[in-house]
Amino acid sequence: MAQSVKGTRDLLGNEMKWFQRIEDTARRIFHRHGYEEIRTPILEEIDVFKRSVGESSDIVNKEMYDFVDKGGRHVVMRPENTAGVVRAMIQHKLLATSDPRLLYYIGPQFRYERMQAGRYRQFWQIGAESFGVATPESEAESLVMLFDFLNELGLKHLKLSINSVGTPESRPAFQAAFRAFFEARQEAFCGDCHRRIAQNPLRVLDCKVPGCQTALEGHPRITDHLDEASRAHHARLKVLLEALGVPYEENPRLVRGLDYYTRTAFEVLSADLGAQSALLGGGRYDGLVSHLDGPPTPAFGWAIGLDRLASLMQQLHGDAPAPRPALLIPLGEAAALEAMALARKWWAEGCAVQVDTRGQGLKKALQTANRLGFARALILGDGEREQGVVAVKDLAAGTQETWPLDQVAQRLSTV
RNA sequence: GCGGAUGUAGCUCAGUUGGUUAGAGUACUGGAUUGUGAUUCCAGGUGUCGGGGGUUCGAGUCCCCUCAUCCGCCCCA
Repeated sequence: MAQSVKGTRDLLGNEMKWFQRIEDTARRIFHRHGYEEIRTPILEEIDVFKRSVGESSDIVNKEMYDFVDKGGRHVVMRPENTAGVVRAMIQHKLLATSDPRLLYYIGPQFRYERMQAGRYRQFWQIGAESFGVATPESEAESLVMLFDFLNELGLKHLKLSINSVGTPESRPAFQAAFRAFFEARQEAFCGDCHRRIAQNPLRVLDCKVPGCQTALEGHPRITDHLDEASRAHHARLKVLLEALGVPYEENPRLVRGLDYYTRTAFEVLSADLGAQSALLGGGRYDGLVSHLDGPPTPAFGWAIGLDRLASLMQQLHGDAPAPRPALLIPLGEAAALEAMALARKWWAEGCAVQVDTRGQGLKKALQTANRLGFARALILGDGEREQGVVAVKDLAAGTQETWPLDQVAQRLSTV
């Protein structure tokens, strides 16, 4: 039997309904904040990611879903969407002015990685990017929209965790201080951390080994080695978040993996997720656009995994609401034709109603209606047709009443 | 890329140191009820026991390979 490709899956039933609910909510909230949707190709030239993510990263080395196409082009199925959005902005010269650009995307992403629960080779992300504004105010705006979105989905127990990772100019001073701290107690750190201290020192800060976290007690803080502008930026963001009622906490060990990140980095944690509590992450990436040969442009953004979010919704709220208002059941050929005509009229009036086209008799039709979760069955037989009415059975209560045909549309939509 | 575990009906799961012709609940189909469902009663498909190979008189069971899923590590834009 044919099977979906490893790491990919079909979205159907209840999970698909949650995806729809989440996407609809995102679009509604984002639009009222002035964000516009952008869709970029799934395929990008490999350089887009090599130059944005960095050659040394594991993403480039082993996690990219890449191949050579029939024209000999080395292409990648995008592992994330930010680089593609930035590429598009540059290509279409949309960053040529200093005007702000607010964009969001919803789409599939690909990573060629080992399967685990909630981690797929094709997964879905929703993200928002803000280009052209370097202020803490723009970050607060983006974060407020994010929390509006999450709150609208009914997610509680959320915690915003923030830090500043400084700038390329201020980072060396911190790294020197941190290396000295590390070397003074290097025997306490794990093997991975010894590798990290050479390759990507900041990564030592979020090592998951308990011994390393203990050894990090009293470590130098990035926020103590910031340049004056970054320090003011960070302080201002905290003032804004407090004034706007966005609960946050400072996490001096929160870092980002890539060099182009600057200043603000954040994650949102959910107490409902257990140990793997990170729901999403983001931050400021003032260096990325120029990295990709665009005009120097400040940017801030975040992305959230739709698969994990849908799973969280299922866990918190159970099955997605799936209204099946009414099934129209005609009895006999003449009634079947009339039912189709009636349904067309009701559809035109905005009613949600389905027609049973199987012609298998009332008993089976009611069984089907009950199994599929319809609220009502509308029975149209010879007796009803003669009187110009329909028998309406409430499948939950078991009660039945008679509605005149010309009142059906109104009564269906009002109840 | 590294380490560990699990694959039996559509779904949730039993199955004895290898032994007759493979099970339960639920779901499904037909009938008691040809215009009244979800509750009852009866009758029944419930399956190449992931796939391939090997050992054996005999493999759901033991061995090897492979595929899929799950857990941990690495990593996480």
